[in-house]
Amino acid sequence: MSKTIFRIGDLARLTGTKVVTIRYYESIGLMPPPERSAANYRVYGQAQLDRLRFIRRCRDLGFALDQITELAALSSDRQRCCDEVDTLTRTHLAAVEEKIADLNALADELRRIGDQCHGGTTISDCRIIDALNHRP
Amino acid sequence: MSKTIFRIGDLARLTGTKVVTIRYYESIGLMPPPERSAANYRVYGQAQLDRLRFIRRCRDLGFALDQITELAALSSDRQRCCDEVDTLTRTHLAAVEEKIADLNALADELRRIGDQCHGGTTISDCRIIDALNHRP
DNA sequence: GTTGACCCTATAGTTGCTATAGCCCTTAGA
DNA sequence: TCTAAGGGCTATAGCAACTATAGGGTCAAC
Repeated sequence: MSKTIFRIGDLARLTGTKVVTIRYYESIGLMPPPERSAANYRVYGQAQLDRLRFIRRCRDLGFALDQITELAALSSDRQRCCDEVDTLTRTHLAAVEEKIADLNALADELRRIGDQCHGGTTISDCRIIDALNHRP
Repeated sequence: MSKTIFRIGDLARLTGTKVVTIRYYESIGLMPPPERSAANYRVYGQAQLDRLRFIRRCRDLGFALDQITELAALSSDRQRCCDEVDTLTRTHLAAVEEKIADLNALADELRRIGDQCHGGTTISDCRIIDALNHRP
């Protein structure tokens, strides 16, 4: 049985990642350096495709690259306790929830500011600029 | 009546901005280059303090620096129609709302993933890693 | 035999700062 | 009068997480 092999463009298409980004992941050690063809092209197998998918999934979930490095290390150490993964996920969730709260406050204020616009037509009586000039 | 004058450290304290950041704003043209003292120290007046406050307020509201440049230009052109400011604010609000929606979806998924953890104790049966390895 | 799609490396740019090095100026205390 | 602290100055490099560009090599089809 022959191994499926991919070139970098295949990986890019299959994962929705740009070619340059895959090379970037390699340069920072997030993707392992693949074997090379006679023409010095990168040659990947299924394992690397899986790894890239894992990375992209974590990125979609908002994990930072160094967190992903950690998650990947944890996930390949099958003896390791699940708690560490759990902690990482919870910490990240808390950060996301905080960001949502911040953005909600911000959106409220922008809506408030926007509602005041109907006062004037030129900047000299623009209430938005007023609002931007003074703390709430 | 004598003009109030500030040094860069005063502006920093009064606005909660780091000194280097103020110099950075000057370097990118967001703050105008101030006058200098005999010792080549930057010397600011009330107008520049106001300008910096405006910038920081906009930053707090999540506007990007180039949007702030635009807002500042609009706000100093008092003949200009308020509509442009209104549009900028609305566009920004829409972007913020979209980001909130994205983050909410993300938080939901992280919570879902986290809830699955109670299955195993080592990585080999960790459901979080499973969840990270497969699309929802 | 040449076109076009792909691949390679290396370097610089993006945003919004922050950090560092190495120096100068001012002021208060011993 | 000396000196040390606490400002200030410039210039350069670094951070995340890519993206863009230059300048070239490879390969299959027409």
